[in-house]
Amino acid sequence: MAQTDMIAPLLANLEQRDRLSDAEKASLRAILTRERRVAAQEDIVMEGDRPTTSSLLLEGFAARYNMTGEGQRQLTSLHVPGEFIDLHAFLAKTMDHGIVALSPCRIAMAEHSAMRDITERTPHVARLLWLDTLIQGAISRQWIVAMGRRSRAAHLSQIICELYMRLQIVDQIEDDSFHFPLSQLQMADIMGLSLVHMNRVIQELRAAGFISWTRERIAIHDWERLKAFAGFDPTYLHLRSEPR
Amino acid sequence: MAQTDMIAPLLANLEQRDRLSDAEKASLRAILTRERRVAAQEDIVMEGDRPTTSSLLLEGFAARYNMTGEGQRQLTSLHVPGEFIDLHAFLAKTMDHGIVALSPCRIAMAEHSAMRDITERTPHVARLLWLDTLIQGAISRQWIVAMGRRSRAAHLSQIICELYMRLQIVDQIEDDSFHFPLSQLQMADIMGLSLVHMNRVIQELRAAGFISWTRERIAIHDWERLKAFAGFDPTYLHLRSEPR
DNA sequence: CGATGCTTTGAACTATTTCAACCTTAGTGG
DNA sequence: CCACTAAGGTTGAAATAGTTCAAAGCATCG
Repeated sequence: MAQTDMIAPLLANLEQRDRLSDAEKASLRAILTRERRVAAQEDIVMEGDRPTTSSLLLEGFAARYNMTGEGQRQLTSLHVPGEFIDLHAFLAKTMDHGIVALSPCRIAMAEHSAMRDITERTPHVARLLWLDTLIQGAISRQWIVAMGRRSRAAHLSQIICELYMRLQIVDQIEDDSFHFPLSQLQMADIMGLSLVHMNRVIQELRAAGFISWTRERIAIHDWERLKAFAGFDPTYLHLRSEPR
Repeated sequence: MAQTDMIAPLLANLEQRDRLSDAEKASLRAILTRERRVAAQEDIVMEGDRPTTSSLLLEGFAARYNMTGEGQRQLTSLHVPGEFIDLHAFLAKTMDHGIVALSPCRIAMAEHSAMRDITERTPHVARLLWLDTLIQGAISRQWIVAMGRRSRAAHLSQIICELYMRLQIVDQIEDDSFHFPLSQLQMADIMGLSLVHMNRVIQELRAAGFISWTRERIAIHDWERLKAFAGFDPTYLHLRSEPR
């Protein structure tokens, strides 16, 4: 194994859910060849594109988004290192949403033809990538629950709880805090709120003593109370290694 | 081929996206053996379950849902015949949400061991089922966009447009109208609204002349204007047959 | 005919947006 | 080291959207 394994965050992610043999890891390493860097605020893929490769996020934050006819933006998912952001194009072919780098990103790419070979030759790996799609769907559904039936403060708490757990998998948590380079405007596009209201919701969590959020860093002060307030139950992340 | 093909709606669904050989169709028919009926308002699967089979909806409307700590319900997806409602359990193992029959439902079931065989032996079919998961994810994301950045009336219009197209695939549209047996309270649980407000949003669409909705039937009066008002673009349903 | 389960209405209250300003911070060039 | 600038963060106040509570209307079924 190479000293610095480029796809280490992906393996960390998959191995949370099931064991991978060395041959299976090698097959993933073999298809994720090209590397690419994208500056903050740049599009990684645009709506309408028909890419011939899929992208794995190695470093940075990225998000899916859609624009409405009125020019408003809604982010529909938030991605951290180790996640495939673009399996979508492999089977759906045409992008029905854009993907934007929210901070400087490093990305590995796999040709769709190579991904197809994975489904033919190493079905177990294919199932784990399929599981990744299922989990991203589960994350979207929790997002819907939070938007529909929780207070905005509880929704923000839920997002922070979830990020905390997803970042922990890829070792991006230090002292109960993590680097989070999004502006409040970007956060408002995540939660579907106005900038002004977003600011007030953040202040609510600060005032409650749950978190602090300054200079691109979110620190969790009281995990248990934050979790309870958010109604957060990590079952939907399926962080349990079992045969799949 | 049997005269009445039980899984015909599933095949209609998959064949919208790619061609299937007779052998591939047979492999699906072979695993969807058991049939089951569920009464309206009954759970098909409950949160926390670890099912050993996955369910395909043959008849009726079903929905995924989550309860919040405060006892409120949010539906997170709506399903029509021909859709796998429960691929989730095949790979995720533990249900992180419940699935409820919104009307009397007929369901076909496949053992997870048989689904696993599909991924090993007929990878093309597996890719199409994976695509089904991807499309359900895309539907969830559109739902998020509508909740976050559209008016409630536009959100309802978008749901109606989408249902219209999904029901068309399985031949459930007659004269621009379809059977829709949900109460306004169930609809409120879909849109994350109070019952009172839900009622007012429905009246808004009626007053605009876009639809009528009486006695469990929704009729579309002006498809073009409804579509424009909803900002509906069906790209995300990937209704195009191409090699996948 | 009465019971039951949706649907509709009114009115008071709360949450969220919009608009318009002001404040803070981290550069940048002199 | 300081003045200036740009970007992001914070505040107040009026307007709009959505909830809640309470009641009344309307079908359907036995």
